[in-house]
Amino acid sequence: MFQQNLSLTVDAVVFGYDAKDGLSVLLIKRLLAPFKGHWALPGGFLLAGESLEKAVERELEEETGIKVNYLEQLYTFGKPDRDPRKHVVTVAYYGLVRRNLFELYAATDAEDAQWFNIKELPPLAFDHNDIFKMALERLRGKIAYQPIGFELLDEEFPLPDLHRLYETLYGKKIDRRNFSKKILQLDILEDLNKFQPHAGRGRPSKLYKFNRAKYFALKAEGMVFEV
Amino acid sequence: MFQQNLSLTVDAVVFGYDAKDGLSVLLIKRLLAPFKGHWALPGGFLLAGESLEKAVERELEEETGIKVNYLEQLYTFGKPDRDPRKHVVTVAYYGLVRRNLFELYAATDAEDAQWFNIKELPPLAFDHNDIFKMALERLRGKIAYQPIGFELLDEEFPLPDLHRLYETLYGKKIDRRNFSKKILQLDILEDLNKFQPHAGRGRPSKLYKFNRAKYFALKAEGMVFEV
DNA sequence: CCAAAAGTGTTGGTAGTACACCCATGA
DNA sequence: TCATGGGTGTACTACCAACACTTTTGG
Repeated sequence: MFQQNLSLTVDAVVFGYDAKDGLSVLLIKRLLAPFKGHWALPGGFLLAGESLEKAVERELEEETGIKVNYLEQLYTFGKPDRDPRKHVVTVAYYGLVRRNLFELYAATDAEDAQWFNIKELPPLAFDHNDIFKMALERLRGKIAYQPIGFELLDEEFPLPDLHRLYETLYGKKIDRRNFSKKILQLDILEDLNKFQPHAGRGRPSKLYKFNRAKYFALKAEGMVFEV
Repeated sequence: MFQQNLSLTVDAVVFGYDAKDGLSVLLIKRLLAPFKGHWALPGGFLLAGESLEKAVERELEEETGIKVNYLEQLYTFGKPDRDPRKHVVTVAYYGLVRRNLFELYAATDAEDAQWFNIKELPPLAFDHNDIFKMALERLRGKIAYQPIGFELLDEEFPLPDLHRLYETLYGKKIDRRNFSKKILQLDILEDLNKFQPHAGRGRPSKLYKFNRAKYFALKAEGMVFEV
């Protein structure tokens, strides 16, 4: 039924964050050729009648056991030679996940599944290094004007964690006090009147929660999220 | 070969601008089913071994005779039911063109090709209205921090034209004087020391040209384009 | 000579940046 | 009791928004 001799896949760049380890990406070790034994982004063929998002979620579930809590289309890569076998077009997504919610496991096409710090990525299969780079760029840009950073943190998080996340992504120091002020005056965080337990030295930090409903209400009134 | 019972197409939302008519989109009237006789975005099937951009440019050339001077991937639409026949995934692009450079003609799958003002679009085939909406959104957003507006104007243009373009896209009045200041102090426009001939009433406006090389040089030094 | 459109300059408010002090905990 | 990290407040500055006057053309 197909006049075209080409295939369509989906791939996902899944980011996870940890206050200590920083920003990481989820990779799988390929069980099949081509690039057997190489690290790659999780992904696979789109099934007929299946939506793109469904395909991404299915492949992630199958290969790594992870469910992302934010997923957004990144870009479609279609260079004819990006797969050595034939012309394979891939629709890439990037996702955000709370790392500590899941225990990774490897299955189906994956021999292994692991988190890699974004500073220490191995060489990836196909053009996956390019895809990763673009995803990081997109995340870096998007986090400045969309409240998606919260999707990487625990439901209840201390401000310093958010601060560190932004410093990591922007790759530069941000004044702690100005950052606080900016975020808090947006009035989209709920003060939980609780404290981070036993976080090591220093004064314990207060815990906050992102108030999604309030964010959308304020946004509708013209409030602009900008960090 | 192909285990998947689905197809891959490309579609293009091509914008044109005219100081009098405002912002327009290029549409074709479909010669074939489905949606025969309906207006639609130009586009068609990707050929195996062909890059996505090439496919867009080929289809545009074939169906309308136009060559865009800016082309950027927009989004990939893959809902299984977006085409009544079968599952067709389409990679949508949006393009910018200097309208007066081309004489439209219709060919191959198109019975007709015409510019439509964005305020007066007919109902479109498939999910093309959604695609158009997203393209307009993207253009509106992108023009604020990327110097792509110039791609819609003549090579040599007066500032008021650029001003009107921004007003059209943002859908609101922008102070003429502040706009001038902002653009000129970026120092990326070359003053041609020429004037717009016989433009009707009033003082003739000076002509400028976008200095692409200077833009990239300044950008490398940290200059930020923002309108 | 009047109206319309374009060029240029000044001011005040505000938001962002730089910066300092105090507080609560673990060792 | 000291070091470490977290909470909060103030002053300066630079940029943006609001606004007025002059210049050049066509009718």
